[in-house]
Amino acid sequence: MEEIDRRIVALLARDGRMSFTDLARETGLSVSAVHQRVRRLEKRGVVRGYAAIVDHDAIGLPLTAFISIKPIDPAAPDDAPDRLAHLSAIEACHSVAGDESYILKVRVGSPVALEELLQQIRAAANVSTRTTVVLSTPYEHRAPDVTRGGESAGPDRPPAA
Amino acid sequence: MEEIDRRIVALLARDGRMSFTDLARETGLSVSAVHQRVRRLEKRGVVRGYAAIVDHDAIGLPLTAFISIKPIDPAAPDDAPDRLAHLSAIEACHSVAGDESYILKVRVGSPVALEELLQQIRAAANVSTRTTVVLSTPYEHRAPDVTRGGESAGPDRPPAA
DNA sequence: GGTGAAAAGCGACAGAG
DNA sequence: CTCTGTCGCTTTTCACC
Repeated sequence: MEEIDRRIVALLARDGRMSFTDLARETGLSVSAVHQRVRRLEKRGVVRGYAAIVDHDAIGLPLTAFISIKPIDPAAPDDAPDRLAHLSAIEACHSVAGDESYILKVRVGSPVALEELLQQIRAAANVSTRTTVVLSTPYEHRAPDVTRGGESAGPDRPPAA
Repeated sequence: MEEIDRRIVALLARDGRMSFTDLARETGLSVSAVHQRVRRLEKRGVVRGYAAIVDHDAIGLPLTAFISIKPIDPAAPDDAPDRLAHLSAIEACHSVAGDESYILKVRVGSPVALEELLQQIRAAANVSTRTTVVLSTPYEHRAPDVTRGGESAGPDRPPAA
């Protein structure tokens, strides 16, 4: 992936609805050339999709928290992500190095909802939890700086969707 | 905000490029009614923007980490988010309850780049750091479940952009 | 709030250099 | 890989309910 593709990715990361016409203007390419490149980036999985960034306060999920989990039985098979996937309050699940095994990012409507969620997580995955409540979010969802030579992923990755 | 708006937000959270025509079909409204509602949601800040979801491996940022920071001098004014905002490797900054004051989510290209970033963070904000490296990410960026009565934010919030 | 139709702009595709 | 051109669809605005 080279310069122009990185530029396209950077622009779409900042504005996922930017038109092909505008992308063409910004990159100095023709509309069809840009169209071709975007479709190729989508097919390779470099662009995995597009999402609206939503104000969680406005949709009734004002409470964000990070929940670190640790298996109660370290010998049991570790399928916590699968066991937790049905809980829609969990926005992300990261396997991490360190004392705990996963960090979950969750969004709920109230402290009581958080309490219920913690019970569900402990029951579903047989884990202990450690919760860090988010008080405010100075910034989030900042677009990455795509100004580097990142050919680490190889020429053809399988599609993500 | 009621039923149809929530449906629109849910659809756009899952596919930020969905056309107004498709949104109209899914909601049973006319194209112009949907258009009107989406613009209103954007203006109210319920929809804060649109972003392409990018594969960080493919753009040369395969290493994700969470960095918890704590001020060295607890008496100093706490403007860490401002002091760190110029570091583009920082994707998010959350103020949190607990032993540390902020959790940062960062994306870098290599362990060495993480080391350099940690030095920059410590120098820029006069903080100590505790880093949790992400090994893998079973899932991330899951769209929220908008199936609730979330009028908590009030009728007219100021625009975010 | 909602609709439906017209005008302007954009996306998708083909063919050529 | 890029350009031009065409066609059809989408977006946007308008008058009206």
